[in-house]
Amino acid sequence: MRTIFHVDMDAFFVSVEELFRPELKGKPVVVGGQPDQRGVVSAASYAARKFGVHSAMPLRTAYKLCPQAIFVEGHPERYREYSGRVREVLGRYSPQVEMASIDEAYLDLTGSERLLGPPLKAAHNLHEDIRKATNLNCSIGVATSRLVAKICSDQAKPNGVLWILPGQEARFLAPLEVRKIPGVGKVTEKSLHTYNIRKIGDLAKLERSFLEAKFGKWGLALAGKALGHDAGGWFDRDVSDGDDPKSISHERTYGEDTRDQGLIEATLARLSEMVGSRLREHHLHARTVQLKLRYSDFSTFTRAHTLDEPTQLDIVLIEQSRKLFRDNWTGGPVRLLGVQASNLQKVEGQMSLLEQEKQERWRKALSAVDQIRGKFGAKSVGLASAMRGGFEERVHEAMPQKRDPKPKP
DNA sequence: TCTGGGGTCCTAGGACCC
DNA sequence: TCTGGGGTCCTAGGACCC
Repeated sequence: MRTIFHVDMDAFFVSVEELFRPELKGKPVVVGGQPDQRGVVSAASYAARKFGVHSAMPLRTAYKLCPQAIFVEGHPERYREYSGRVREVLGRYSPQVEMASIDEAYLDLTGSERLLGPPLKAAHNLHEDIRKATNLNCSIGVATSRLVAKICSDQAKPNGVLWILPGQEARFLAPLEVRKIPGVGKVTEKSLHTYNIRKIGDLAKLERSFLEAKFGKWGLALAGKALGHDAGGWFDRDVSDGDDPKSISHERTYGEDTRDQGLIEATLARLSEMVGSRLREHHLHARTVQLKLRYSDFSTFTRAHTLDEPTQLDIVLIEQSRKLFRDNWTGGPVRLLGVQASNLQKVEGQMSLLEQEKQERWRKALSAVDQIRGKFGAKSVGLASAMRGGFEERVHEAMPQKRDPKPKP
């Protein structure tokens, strides 16, 4: 029998903001940006939630519901730092800690009673230690599966601890809405409702064969989940230290849609560089490069290409994403661009000679671009990045000054 | 309600190979 | 030259999570 903890920070982003600006405490606060920006709510304080504001809601909508709310951009570095402090405390309780996101984690405390005491005692101590280390509140769920521990911490919010005794899982889950099951979103909920399945208990009563017939593999997983089992998918794994990522991506939504190809290709170059830099950070090479394109009507397309040789070079990512763009762009106004690297492999040993040479050529090209940027000033950034396209040809066109004997003042 | 950015997992079809 | 079945890889899209 396993003992799993799920630790979930309460209103994490908002609470960190309050640490730095105590005057925000108790007020309606929305993290995510200004209300006139394109974007959605990342986090809302409990005071803001009373007005119906919740995460993933467009900022403009949040403003309509609660114009007096204080809108803040947020500080990702601070969130990462506090997440790290929490991680450190968790490590004192178990060697098996898995950060599921920046503000939640699973711990496996199976067999640690002699060391840490009974589960509820350990949970309260952990809760207190996190508060001491961060001045932040969290909620903790304790159960025999990840799934139940997760639902538990949600039920315990805010600032609570909840332990479901072994054997009581199904009884605890039965009265809850099916939507409480992680993985059941709007679409699955709606389709369950058409069969009049509303509570997790309704789900638990059904024949597995019925669910399999209606929902396939997912139906079988649901049948298990209704009883509190980590049946299938992401939950059905041991609690382990973070594996290597399966994909790395960056995307950007423009403040205003654009058809300016120079701007678009400059954006692709920047996104590709960000992806490349994270690949190198993780010592990973990618074989597949994917472009994501969203038009003003929100229609969204992805186009991928798999390389013969895995890469972590910016130039390769840039060339591939640009080719995918040129081959597929309708010419319509673009709202969002994204570059994703997947099919990732751990780098073994040194870069090949060929790759080192390519990297070096690229470094030189970039420093040339930086010089041009210097000459043309800040406004040339887009132009310079766009030139990374057919770089060599266009550098000639763009560099008549090189023949100018007198340097600019 | 005019809809971010970073991820994971699953499905389904086609190419290709044996 | 009227044709099966399975395995694997690749691509595109979608549901979902924080």
